Amino acid sequence: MEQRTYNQYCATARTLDLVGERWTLLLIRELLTGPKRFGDLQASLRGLGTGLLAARLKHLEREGLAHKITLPPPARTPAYALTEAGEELGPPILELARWGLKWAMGERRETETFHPGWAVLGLRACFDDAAAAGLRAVYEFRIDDEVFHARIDDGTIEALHGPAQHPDATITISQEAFLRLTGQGLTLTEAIETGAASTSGDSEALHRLKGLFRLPPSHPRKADRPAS
Amino acid sequence: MEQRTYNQYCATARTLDLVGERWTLLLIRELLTGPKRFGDLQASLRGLGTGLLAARLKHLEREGLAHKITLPPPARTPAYALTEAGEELGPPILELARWGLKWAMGERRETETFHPGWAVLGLRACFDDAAAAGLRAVYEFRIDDEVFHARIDDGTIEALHGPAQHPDATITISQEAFLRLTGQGLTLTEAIETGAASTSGDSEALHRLKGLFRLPPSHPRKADRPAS
DNA sequence: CGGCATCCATTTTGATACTG
DNA sequence: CAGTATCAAAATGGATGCCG
Repeated sequence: MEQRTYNQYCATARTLDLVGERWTLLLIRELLTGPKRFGDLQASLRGLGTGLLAARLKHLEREGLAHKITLPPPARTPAYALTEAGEELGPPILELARWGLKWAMGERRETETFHPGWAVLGLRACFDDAAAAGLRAVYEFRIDDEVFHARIDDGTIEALHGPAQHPDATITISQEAFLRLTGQGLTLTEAIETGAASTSGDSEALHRLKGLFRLPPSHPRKADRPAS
Repeated sequence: MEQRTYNQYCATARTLDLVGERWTLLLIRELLTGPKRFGDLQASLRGLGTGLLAARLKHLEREGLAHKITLPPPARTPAYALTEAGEELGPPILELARWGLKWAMGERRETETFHPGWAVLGLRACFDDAAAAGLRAVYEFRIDDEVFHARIDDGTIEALHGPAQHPDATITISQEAFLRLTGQGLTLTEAIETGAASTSGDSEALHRLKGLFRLPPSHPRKADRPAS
């Protein structure tokens, strides 16, 4: 069963041969915030059946982009994690996300699903290295029933699923409000003032947090605007 | 005919809804080096039939990523060009190309096609902004029967199909050798020494040219290496 | 040449039922 | 849960044929 290829000696085409099939980049997006189990992956990717998910995971394993692991005790359950090559698809994916933030976001549609992890990735996409120069802090985000943490270290950011070991500050916020932080121009300050978010921990770290992310100016395409 | 969507309120997914279908990103890659005619696009994309090409182009038009233009006299023939939104897919595509250069290139396979324009994009992917600080120069590349030009201006690069207006220097090189400049670690100096390339024009500009591009260290995935 | 329409063989996908 | 097996629906590719 030969797999389909563009048959082009071109770096972009070769990359798309590996990760350009439907669902593949979104699967990697899920794994960018940390290892995930089969069931969690499927729950995040509505419309992707178990058969195709299994096939995609097998493909990623075969190509050395992900591997199957066993979660540490007491879980001991199987999960999937990215390899180094897989992790390095982060920059291209974030670049696609930046484009989307600028040209394709707008309002959430009725039929669209949403998971806090996506907005966490949105934070990474909006992260302003320059503004984080000299800062070293760990933040924990509690969004409805999911927990993430972001480790900022002098211009770099790492954002993963799960609690932080020693957070400098903790932000508790509703999923609803959190998606507006990246999707629309809502600021953390405003979210706190309206009671949608609450914070605790080092107030200096919290103050710095507010300036770390810069949304690209949203610029809907002609096709997105309602016909006149 | 409802178009398929991931139905996720996520910048990456929204982007892939627009450009994630088969051929679409490669089509945009072709247009990144300048407007192209229907026939030229099809010639570059072996395996893409006229029907699907027409459908993809229509989709890009509808979504405001490309538009149909009429080439200036004396050509007067129709062609397709990117809109601003389409142009801005350059960074994500170059990021995918950088990943591919590092993790997926290796030797050219027998069945793979190749076009100089792809390697020109490879140059953009390898461009080192810092090394180009303070440089302002226009280079013309003549690769077999195709001509490109690159305009460098203080850390920025623009690489387009077609001759330059007032090139500071001209590089004539075989397609064969040119693809090794980005695909393998061949340096321009070596290419000249072996007679695969010749240059003319401002020698200072030519000297600066040699330091402008940095290949990522090639790092084949486990799956790429032959089984032991 | 540019571009759409049609027909058809193959793949890919989506959805669901089923097994350890 | 994790993952296979199965089947129907959709997307692709390739070959033409047509029309300005």
